[in-house]
Amino acid sequence: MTMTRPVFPTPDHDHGRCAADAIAHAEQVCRNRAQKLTPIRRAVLEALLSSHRPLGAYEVIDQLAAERARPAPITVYRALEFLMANGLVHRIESRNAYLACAHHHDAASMVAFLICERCGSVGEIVAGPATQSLNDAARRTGFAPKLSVVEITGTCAHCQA
Amino acid sequence: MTMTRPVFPTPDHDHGRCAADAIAHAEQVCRNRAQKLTPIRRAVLEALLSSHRPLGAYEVIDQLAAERARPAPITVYRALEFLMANGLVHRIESRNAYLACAHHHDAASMVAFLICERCGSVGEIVAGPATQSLNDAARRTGFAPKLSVVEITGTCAHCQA
DNA sequence: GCTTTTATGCTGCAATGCAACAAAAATATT
DNA sequence: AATATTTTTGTTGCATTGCAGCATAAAAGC
Ligand SMILES: [Zn+2]
Ligand SMILES: [Zn+2]
Ligand SMILES: [Zn+2]
Ligand SMILES: [Zn+2]
Repeated sequence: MTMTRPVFPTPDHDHGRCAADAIAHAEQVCRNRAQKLTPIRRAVLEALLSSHRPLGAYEVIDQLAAERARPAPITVYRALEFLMANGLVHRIESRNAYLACAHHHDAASMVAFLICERCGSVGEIVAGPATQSLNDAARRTGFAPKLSVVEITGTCAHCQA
Repeated sequence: MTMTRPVFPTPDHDHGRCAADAIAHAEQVCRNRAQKLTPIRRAVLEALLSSHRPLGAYEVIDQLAAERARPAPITVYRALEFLMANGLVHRIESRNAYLACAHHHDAASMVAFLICERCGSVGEIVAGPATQSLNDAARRTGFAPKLSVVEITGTCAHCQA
């Protein structure tokens, strides 16, 4: 399921719906793949879904600490690893931070992230022709691309106004 | 000066020449911009130029320690910051590592990195149409791109053979 | 029930990166 | 030249990110 629509979250969207959808999708994915969305994993995902801003691992810990016993770092890292392996969370390399995926694309598809430096929100462009042509350019040099990190920092449409 | 030629370093190229060129270029750049290529800064650049593999900051420290008094981490980080500000070194975000630029492009130009997971070498595609179309795709969503991180992991032409 | 697998907890630590202040060196000014 | 100013380097210490190794608990398979 590769969606091509580029999405930057608008400030006025129904984020409750947005987050609920993502949780439902996560449950679906785990069912399908015979994986377990345990309480901790779900809590980490929910923490990340509280906004469209990427959170550092220790920010996630702080958020969880508000509602339950403060988890050890390794606990959160393990949950993040699980969520990433199942395509539910992305790592933003240029920020050492983690972002809940608001789309329903499979784990392997190529994604470009748009990071707004004013509001901190992150949008995704999934499997667009631009990301494709990038891979093609690499291939033309004889390089066999496998995994891409594409992170574009700038200002989102809303923050320019 | 934006070169379009995509380059992945071949295993048989004259790397001595390659590194000497880069040093000469660095001296030129610093002269032009009235910046000082001090001994430490030069030594850090030379360490990075010892290969086309990105080095972690602490790997740089280890290399320098072989020839002079072991520098403190902050010393190396400051030199790296200087070299990056002047477009002589790139940071590879997905590796927390630093790469000497083997091209002569200005600091602001858009670059895509090709990272071979077998030999560790990194090539650069400078200001190609693919990177351009990526920015365009972002702009089409109303996003104003400013700085891009494009890092493609895979296997280089030589390592496939 | 018992075994095997999977997930969590706990302790400790490695790797990356930088802040704050002091000393030294280079540049500019009188 | 002597002094003031700016730039660079040294030193100490610490914050942040991330994970290894082993023990315990829970779940799944037999
Ligand atoms: Zn939302
Ligand atoms: Zn996504
Ligand atoms: Zn070379
Ligand atoms: Zn470069």
